[in-house]
Amino acid sequence: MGERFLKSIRLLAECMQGYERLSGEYVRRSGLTHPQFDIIATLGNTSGMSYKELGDKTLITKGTLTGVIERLEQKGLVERQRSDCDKRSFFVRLTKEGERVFCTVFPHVIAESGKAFAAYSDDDFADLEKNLSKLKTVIMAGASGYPSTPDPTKEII
Amino acid sequence: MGERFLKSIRLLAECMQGYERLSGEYVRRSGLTHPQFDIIATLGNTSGMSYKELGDKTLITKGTLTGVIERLEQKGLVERQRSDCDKRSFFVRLTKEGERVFCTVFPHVIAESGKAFAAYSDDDFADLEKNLSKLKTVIMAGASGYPSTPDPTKEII
DNA sequence: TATTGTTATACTCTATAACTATA
DNA sequence: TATAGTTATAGAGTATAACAATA
Repeated sequence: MGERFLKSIRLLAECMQGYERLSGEYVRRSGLTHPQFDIIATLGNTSGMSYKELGDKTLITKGTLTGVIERLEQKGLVERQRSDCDKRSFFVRLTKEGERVFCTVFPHVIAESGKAFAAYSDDDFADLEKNLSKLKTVIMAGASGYPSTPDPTKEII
Repeated sequence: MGERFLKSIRLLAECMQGYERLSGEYVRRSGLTHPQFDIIATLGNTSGMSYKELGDKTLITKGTLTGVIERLEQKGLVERQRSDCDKRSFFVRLTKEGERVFCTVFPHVIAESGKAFAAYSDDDFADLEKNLSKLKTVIMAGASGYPSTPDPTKEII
């Protein structure tokens, strides 16, 4: 049990946990749950995507997704449209109101949580990015069988 | 919206998501939910701690914690004991069975997910740890003041 | 046959807040 | 007063699996 990577994973988890604490307050204040915010953030700055894609990008399974999207639809933040090419599939996208929420809430979350990084230099960022990219690579390789392609649509988070 | 730290946060989230995918299967297979596994992992290799400490280390709020611990107690994995010095407080620790689960399930999760790190050198780890430690520091500094009362003047939307 | 999304079940987690008992 | 943990409520997320429509 002296596996060295455990320390890194523990740090990783602590960082993520800390960040969620930092941003969680603002997410909740927007009236969205974490999964809902996740969907909004994933759909933001895209032209929309299918349930399948959404599920792949957020760890939310299809059964759950139906409910989450339903609630977002009731709030008028997303809309669904049958896909033309594949009639089994739906296309989900943000509504105008959804875009507004994305464009107002998201930067708020960002701005507040970004204050913590005031002391970070360009080099600090470069170093961190390099390390995290490498980490992501090995983790994604390990999690094979899952969509290993990076999602260029979700550049914002 | 060009905030540089977003890239790091996004990488952080992707790493964590990837790792959860990697380990999630083994966690579920052990019959534990994620929060439950979180508790077991937090209590592992310690002599126990209070609800307060557990809540601080896991993002689980006290109201929820009561239920999670209750279920773990029913499964015979943890036990509670009134603290002597502070009679409001409970001490939670793993039972023998809890230790067994920690020592069998945890390394299993570990072993499987650890394979991904086969290519990591000592220097790679050192570098990653250094960067994550720094990141943790600024994030935790930013998240200070928690749990605190939200400032109602800061309403979003 | 395989895949997309729905539905159903049963449970767990979550936020919130009022409550108790200690401190 | 303040803190540790409980209880209550209402809602949301989760795993799982059977199902329909489409591919």
